[in-house]
Amino acid sequence: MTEQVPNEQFNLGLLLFIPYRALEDRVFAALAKAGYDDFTPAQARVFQRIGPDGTRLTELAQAAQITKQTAGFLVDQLEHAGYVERTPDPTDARARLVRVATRGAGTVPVGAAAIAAVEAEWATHLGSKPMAQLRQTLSRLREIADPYR
Amino acid sequence: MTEQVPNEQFNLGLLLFIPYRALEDRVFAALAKAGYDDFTPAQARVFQRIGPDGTRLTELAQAAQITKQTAGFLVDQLEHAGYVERTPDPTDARARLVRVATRGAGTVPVGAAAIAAVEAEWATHLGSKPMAQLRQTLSRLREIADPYR
DNA sequence: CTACTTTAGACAGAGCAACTGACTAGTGTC
DNA sequence: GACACTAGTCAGTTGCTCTGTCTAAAGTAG
Repeated sequence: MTEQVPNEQFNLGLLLFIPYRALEDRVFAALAKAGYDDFTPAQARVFQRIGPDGTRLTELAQAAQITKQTAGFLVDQLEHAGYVERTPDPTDARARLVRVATRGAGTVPVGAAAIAAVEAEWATHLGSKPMAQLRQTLSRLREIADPYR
Repeated sequence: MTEQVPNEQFNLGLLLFIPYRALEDRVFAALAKAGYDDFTPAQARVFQRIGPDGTRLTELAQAAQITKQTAGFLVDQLEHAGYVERTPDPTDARARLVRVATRGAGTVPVGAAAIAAVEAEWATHLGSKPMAQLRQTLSRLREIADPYR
């Protein structure tokens, strides 16, 4: 399996996906090691989108690009495991705000540390300037590529 | 939902995932429009990894980071839909090579065109130099982040 | 060349994650 | 007050992925 083409061998999609997957795996492993092993990647992708003041189910679904039903299913599981809680939305009696609960809050520093460790490794490999450019470029890309925003 | 922090609001994982997802969606839509609407994202992720001379199931599974069983299941479906075919591996009677079949080959230019269109949009938004840097940086990142390689 | 170990892949069974469609209840508008 | 819209749930289905088990071929050691 020798490389015939230098950079173009992999399309951009794969090039974006590979480090994403690597990062996710690392964060997952770190959380599992810290005792947070009772949730799944799908649940984590929803959890990540919860804002500091709580977020409605419908908003979570839009942000994660899944249906309300799926989001509800995943939040049910997160709630059952103690990572999140549902509180009434004072501004709308139909809605409820999904908030990070005590157990969920415990995951945040662990996840952040794992991300920081991976980013540090990447910065070592790439150089700190290309690493900063990568982040900045991806942030700009989000402006046009994020259907939610 | 105002931005409080300029770039750091989203972690790198999300920043990688958002454009990946956007690109995948666009390619999917283009393929569906061209009549290739009878396959799923999971199948496409396996299909993408098939090399020009065919690839063994076990290799596909490793590359896509799924189990052999899952890869076999997805290849079954791709084979049934006419996108790939299985041929004996001349070097190992146990193994078979998964190859792109006629119908599968038809998807390649359509997918490539969709990717090129998205990349052109992104280059317009980012500037062509940052776009080239993005590709180069991601390629270098693959060197350490791709567990398969 | 025979016995053991490893590898390629298939089969069976189960759980999770996503979807569509139909529904209830609260909100907003005319 | 009637009607349209929105937040979320319930029911049912499909698809993806896993673990565990199995067969057959290949490689290795005696």
